Amino acid sequence: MTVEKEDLGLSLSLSFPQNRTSSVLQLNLMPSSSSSPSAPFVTQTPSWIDNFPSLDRNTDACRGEVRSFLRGIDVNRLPSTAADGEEEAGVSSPISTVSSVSGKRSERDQGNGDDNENEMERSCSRGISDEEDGDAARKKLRLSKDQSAVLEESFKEHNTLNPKQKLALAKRLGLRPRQVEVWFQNRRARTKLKQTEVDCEFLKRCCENLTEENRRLQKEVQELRALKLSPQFYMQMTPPTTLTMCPSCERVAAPPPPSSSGPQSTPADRPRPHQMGHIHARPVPVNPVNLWAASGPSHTFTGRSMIPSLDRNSLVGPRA
DNA sequence: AGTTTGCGACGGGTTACTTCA
DNA sequence: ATTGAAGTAACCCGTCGCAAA
Repeated sequence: MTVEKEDLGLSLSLSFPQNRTSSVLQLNLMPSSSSSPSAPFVTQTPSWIDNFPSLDRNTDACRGEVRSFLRGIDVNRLPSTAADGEEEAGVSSPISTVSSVSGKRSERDQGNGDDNENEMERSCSRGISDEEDGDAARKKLRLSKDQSAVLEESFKEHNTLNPKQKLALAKRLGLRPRQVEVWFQNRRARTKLKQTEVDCEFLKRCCENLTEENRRLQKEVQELRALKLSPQFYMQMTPPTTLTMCPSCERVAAPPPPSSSGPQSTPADRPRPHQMGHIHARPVPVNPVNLWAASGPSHTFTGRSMIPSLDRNSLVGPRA
């Protein structure tokens, strides 16, 4: 059974878990003003894009697939032993973590088995400190699929690790703690990049919609101006100043009755339009923009707050 | 054979916290 | 008890370089 890399992670950026308290990772690449490096990164605040249900939301089916895949893995066993058999050519292992200094891995793995075993003893059984491998050239490895899957699974639970978790995971996977640490750092970076791409796409769509709306409104204004120049229409039009707003209660007030004397024509059981009392001396013209902003869309472009990714401090969540 | 892509690894910078004079 | 410098740890970011596609 193979685990596609899309299943393992980066598609997460498009998934929007409904249950925010679940243990499943919820991406938090965007805003979180509180950032403490020593606080465990346990809870995840959702991305602001979570508020846009119209965006495509993938299911978590891939996670289930990964979990079912993981059930078949004994993660406590050191990978890449002879029993593992390197079932897939080119898939590396903790052995190759050390042995992949140079040359092609497949050739090395098939080449000198004794050397590999020695390397494994040196690297896995006692571990390799960062100082020990510092003198060698930069080592390149590919984590095995099993290792990647376990790391992904762990990342879904918490995208940062405390030292204890890091050590446990490293021991479980036969990796150095530094490798686990680097993997998580890179994984966070990749997730953030993916989320940024999603956010950019969303903002692009917002921009397109607003441009279209602006175009439509401009056209409407032009039409209204043309109509206003028509005398017949103008005579029949109600002056816009009759639409007023009560400045205290901010309700739209009805125009004054044509005659101040005589009983109100509005029946008592019918809701009357709000009329300004005598206290309100001056009607306030209704500004449709203000009305829109006050009661309108739940997400308005208010600069920084609308584009949290531009705020560097808000990019990082609580740190471990 | 050359190019592109994915990703593990690293160095440098930042921030928060601790220790100590 | 307070304070500021030094040390440390954890993280992010940009980048490198290898291996696979």
